[in-house]
Amino acid sequence: MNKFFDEPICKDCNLEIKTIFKKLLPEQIDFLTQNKTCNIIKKGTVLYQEGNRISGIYCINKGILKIYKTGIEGKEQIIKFAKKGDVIGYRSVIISEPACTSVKVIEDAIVCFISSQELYHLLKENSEFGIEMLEIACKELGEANNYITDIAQKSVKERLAEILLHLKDEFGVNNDDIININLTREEIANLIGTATESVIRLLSEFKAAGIIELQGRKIKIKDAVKLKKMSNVF
Amino acid sequence: MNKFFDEPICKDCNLEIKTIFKKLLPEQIDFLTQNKTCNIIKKGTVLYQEGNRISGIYCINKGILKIYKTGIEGKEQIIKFAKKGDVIGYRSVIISEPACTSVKVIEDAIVCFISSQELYHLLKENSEFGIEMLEIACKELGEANNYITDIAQKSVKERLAEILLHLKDEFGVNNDDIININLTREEIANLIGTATESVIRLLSEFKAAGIIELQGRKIKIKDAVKLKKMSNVF
DNA sequence: CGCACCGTTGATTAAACTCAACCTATGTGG
DNA sequence: CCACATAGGTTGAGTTTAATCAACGGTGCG
Repeated sequence: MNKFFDEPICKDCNLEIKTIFKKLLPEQIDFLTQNKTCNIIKKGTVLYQEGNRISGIYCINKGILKIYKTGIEGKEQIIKFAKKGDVIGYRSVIISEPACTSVKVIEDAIVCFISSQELYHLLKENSEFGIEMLEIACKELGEANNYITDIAQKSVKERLAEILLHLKDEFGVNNDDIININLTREEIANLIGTATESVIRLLSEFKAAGIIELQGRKIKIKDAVKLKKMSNVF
Repeated sequence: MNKFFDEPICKDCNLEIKTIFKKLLPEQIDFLTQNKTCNIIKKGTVLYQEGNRISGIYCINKGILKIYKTGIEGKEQIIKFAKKGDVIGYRSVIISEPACTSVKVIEDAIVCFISSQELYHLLKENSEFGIEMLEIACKELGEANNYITDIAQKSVKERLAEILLHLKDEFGVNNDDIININLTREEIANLIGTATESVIRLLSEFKAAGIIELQGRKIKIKDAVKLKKMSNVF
């Protein structure tokens, strides 16, 4: 197949960032490189949707994707984001169920695909790789449990404060100290489980209090200490 | 050590119910039986608490345990229950972190303990077992994602309706059609993330509408169809 | 008996959602 | 190039939901 870009090589990816493949043997890494497929995916594209059968897992080499569920009356609930080094879709593949989430690219991405067969081949051949995947799943599970407690018990204001810190942590900041992710107000609302208007009002409130700075979708955290206090995390 | 009860044998447990150990070889099952320890644990006992380092996983042979996190001002958020055949604590062991939840016995239990060393021994030796554990983790992850969407988007009434159906499903009913789990109103509230009073009011409302019957903590579902409609699940 | 825990009910309050209007930027087709 | 459509953002007003506070009854137990 003729590709118009340099396909990432699993070995490089593995060296550069710590991927789930770090316990694979050199020949297994080669097997992976030869058997994966890889695509550039434009912002706005839906990779797969809730209910789809997916036939393999996706490994993110570049870009940002949002993983969400569609709830009551189409309202989306963002579960998490995926970025360089993350693997998505494994849940559905492992338990042979249709996807329970949808995935949309929100920043131009390069995504590699590894089919179920190849995944199982590696899982059976290399138990360390299985343990590695188990670690990923367990980590995600811990995050999900925290999320449940937060949504159930915290106020919208506390959740917003927490998510801002969390986004800064996960995506870092650019030279101007602006958080490296571009979300609409609605997406922030769908992340913390509230209405768009509530997010807007609270962001203005934070801005008025000198805790953050806003320029359109750009968010800069000026007083992380105060934000942390507001978020009620210890 | 002198035991005052018949310790469960892993082989029997494995035959009787489908445990995560079903892919183990006979000699691995024997290894397990010889190396596990087993205890009767009385209702009310705390098995471990959030923040504790735990040195292995627990396999439930009998009884019911509640797994919960302690949130704002000590308010507990119940994450899930564990019963016969369930395994708990693996998350912390796999990622070598302190427990992120506490576990309390709410119905007299028999619990087997398998140390981290033994667990890793089996995981490394038998990749199928690792896949099995991965399946458990992925299943739990899917449930957690659903939970997040529910708590974030549904009303308290919808969540209560849903949880009643879910409890019936998970624990079944006795001869009198009463759900086989004994929860305080507060525990139901901590499960769906609301106040105790709200649960009480809504349960009375459901009762008045002829959807359920109540006798103390005993709950009988009379109209599952209506309840399902109310819960907004499709 | 008196304490502790649970369950219940009523009244009040507060948080957050909904609805509606309007503004801005951006892009598109005539 | 302008008119218009669209999507996102903002603000205000009103309403709803559910939390909080308070009082009280029942039950079991030391």
